[in-house]
Amino acid sequence: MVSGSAAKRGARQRRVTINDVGTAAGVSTSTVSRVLNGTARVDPELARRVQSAVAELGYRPNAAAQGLARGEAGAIGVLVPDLSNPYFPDVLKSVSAVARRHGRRVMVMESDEDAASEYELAEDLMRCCDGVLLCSPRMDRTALVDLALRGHPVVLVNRIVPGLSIPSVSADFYGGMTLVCGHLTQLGHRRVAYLSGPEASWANAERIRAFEAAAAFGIDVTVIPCGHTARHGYDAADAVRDRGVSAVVAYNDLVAFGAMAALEEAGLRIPEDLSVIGCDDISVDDLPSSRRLTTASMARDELGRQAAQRLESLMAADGDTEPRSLPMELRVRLTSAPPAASPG
Amino acid sequence: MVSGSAAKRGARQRRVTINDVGTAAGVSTSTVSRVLNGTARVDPELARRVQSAVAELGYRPNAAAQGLARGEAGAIGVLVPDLSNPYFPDVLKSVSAVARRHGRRVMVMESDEDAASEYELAEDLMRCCDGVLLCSPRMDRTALVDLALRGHPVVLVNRIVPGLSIPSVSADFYGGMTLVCGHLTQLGHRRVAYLSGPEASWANAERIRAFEAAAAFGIDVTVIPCGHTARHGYDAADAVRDRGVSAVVAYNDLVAFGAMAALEEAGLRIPEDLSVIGCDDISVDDLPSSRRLTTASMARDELGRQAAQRLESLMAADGDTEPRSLPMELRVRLTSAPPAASPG
DNA sequence: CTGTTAGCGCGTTCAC
DNA sequence: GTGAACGCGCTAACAG
Repeated sequence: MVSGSAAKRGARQRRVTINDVGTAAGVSTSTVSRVLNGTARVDPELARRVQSAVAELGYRPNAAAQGLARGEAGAIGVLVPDLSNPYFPDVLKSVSAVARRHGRRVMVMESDEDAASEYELAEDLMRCCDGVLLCSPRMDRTALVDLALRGHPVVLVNRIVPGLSIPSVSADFYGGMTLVCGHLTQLGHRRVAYLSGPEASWANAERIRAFEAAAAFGIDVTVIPCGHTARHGYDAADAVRDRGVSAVVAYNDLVAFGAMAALEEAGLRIPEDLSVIGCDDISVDDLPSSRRLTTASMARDELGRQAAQRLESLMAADGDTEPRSLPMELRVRLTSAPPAASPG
Repeated sequence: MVSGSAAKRGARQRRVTINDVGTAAGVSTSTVSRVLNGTARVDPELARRVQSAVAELGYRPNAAAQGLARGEAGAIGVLVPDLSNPYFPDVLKSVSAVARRHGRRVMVMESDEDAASEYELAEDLMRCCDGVLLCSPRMDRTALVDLALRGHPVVLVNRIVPGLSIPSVSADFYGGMTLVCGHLTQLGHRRVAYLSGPEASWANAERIRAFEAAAAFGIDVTVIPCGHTARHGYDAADAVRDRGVSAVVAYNDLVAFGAMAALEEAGLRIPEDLSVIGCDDISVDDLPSSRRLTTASMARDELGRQAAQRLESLMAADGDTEPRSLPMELRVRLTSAPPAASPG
C-alpha cells in the first residue's frame, strides 16, 4: 500500500555511494565528503546542492568504508557476563551516554558467564571497535594479559589483575563486604553463611577476602557454593538452614531474593529468624520489594561513566593505568536485625 | 611485571596487516587470505608457514576492511527499548545463538523507550550491520516505513504495522490478554483495572484491544496510565484502589510486582482482596517471587529464534514478509482468585 | 594451486 | 575553495 519514493531502488540494487551524490550534485566526491564532515569551508551554493542530492538519493555513508579510511571504527565494545542482571544494563546506560558524547556507538555483547566464549567475543570486539570495556571478566589472568597486550585500548570493570598494569575501574567490594561484616557484628551475629558467586568472579573473591579479614573480629563466615541468579539462591537455601547460622550474606541481590523466597516458603521469618544481606543494590527502580533488602550499594552509573571516560582517554592519548576503586555504602533496610535468642 | 613477547610492538605502532603476514611467510596476500578463509585449497606447506606467521605476528584481520571487501559487515543489529527488562536479554540469547551459527556477531543497542533516539540508533545500526532486528519499536508508523524502505533487511519483533508488508514476528498479546480476561470472568470478576504501558507500545495497544473485545462478555476494564517499570507500577497502585475494582491487570510482570508491593504495603491481601495479573512471565529463572504471579506467558527464546532466522533468510534470499504471530499461554498461579464478597 | 591486478567506499593529501 | 589522485586492508577475479 504505502510506497515511498525510495521504493524506486528495489531491494536488490547497488547501494548509493558518495560518488552518486557527487555526480548528482555536479561536484567531486571530496566536496561531498567535506560538506558531510564539515572538514573544510565549502561554497554555500555547492553545499546546498550536496545536501539536497543526499536527501534525494537517500545516501548514507558506508560505515566500513569510513572506518577503513579514517582508521577507526567509531564504536566501542562492551562485554558483560550476564545481561539478565539489572546491574549491567545500569552500567551500560552511562557508558552509552559517554560514548555518544564522543561520537561513538556502543556494541554490547554477552558471554553468558563462560570464560572461553568471553575470550573469543572480546577478540571479536577488539577487531571491530576502537576500544573495549570488559565488565567483570571471568577469563583467567593469562587470557586477560594476552588480550591486554594486543596494544588495543582495553579497560576492565570490576576486576583488578594484581601485578599487572591494565587500566580498570572497580567497585570496592572488599570495603563493601567489610561494612556488611561490621554491621552484622554490631547486631550480634557470629555465625554467618555466604552464598558464593561464580568461581571465576573477582568480585566474589574480594568478598571472601573481606570475610577472612573479618574473622579477626570474631565473625565466622561459612562459604556455600551457590551462583549468580535468583534461582541459584533459591536452590541454595536448604544448605543455609543446615549451617545453624543467624545471618546470610548473598553474592548479589538476585541471589538474596531467591534465597529469601525459599527461606520464607520454609517458614522462616526475615529478619526475625534469619538476617539476609545482599550486594549491588539493584533494587532502586527495578524491584520495589528490594527496598526491603539490606545490601551493599554502589553508584553503577558512576562506575560506567568513569570506565567509559577512562577508555576514551586511553584511545586519545595514553592515560594512566592505575586501577581505580569506587567506594561502596551500606544500605541498612529491613532484612537485617539482631539474631534470635536461640539461633539455629 | 608480566610482559609477553607481543609487548615488542608497543601501543603506538601500526597494526600488522595481511601484507606483513604474506611477507613473513614468503607468500602473496591472496594466499594468506585463502588460508585464513578456507576459500580454496592451498599447499599444506605454505599453509603451515602462513599459520605460524599469523601466530608469530599476532595478526588479526581488520573487520572494516573485510566488511568493505566482502560487501557485508558480518553482524546483525538488535535494538531494544529497555535492557533492564529481563524480557529482552532472554530474547537476545536466542538471537545471538542463531546469529553465531551463521557466523555473524550481534550488536545490541538500547533506545531507552525514546522514539526519536530509537530512529537514529536504528539508522546507525543499518549503516554498520547486514540486518537489523527492531524489538518493540516505539517510533511511529511513518518512521518505521521510512526505515523499512531503505532496502536494508529489517525484521520487527512485537510490532505489526497494518497495511504494510514488513516482516515481523510477534507474540499474540491480543490472544494472551483475551485468555486473561476469560480467566478473570470465570473467577467472577467484573470490574478490572489495567495498568497501561508506554503509549507508543504496540503490545500495549493490543492488550487494550483485547479488553475492548472482552467487554462483550461483561467485563469492564478501566485503563490507568502507568508505565513499564516496577517503579511505575508501585506509583500507580494508589490510582487502582480508587477505582473499586476487584482485579488488576498490569502491562507486564515488572509493573505487576511494583503494584503488588505497594498494594500489600497498603494492607491489601493478594489475591484475597485483589487479584493481580501480569504479562510476559519473566519470572521463571529471575525472580522466584514471580512464581506466585498469574501471568500471560510466551516462549521468548522462540520469539528470538524465529526473528533471527527470519532476518537471516531475508539477508540471503528475500523471504516472505507475512507477519508471524506466536501464541501466548495463561499461567494461573497464586495472585488470582475469586473476588471478595464485597469488592472495593 | 599460486601470484598479480583490480576494486570495495570513503577520507585526505596534494596541486590547481 | 575545489578536484584529481592515492591509500586504508582485504577479497575476488583474472591469468599463469
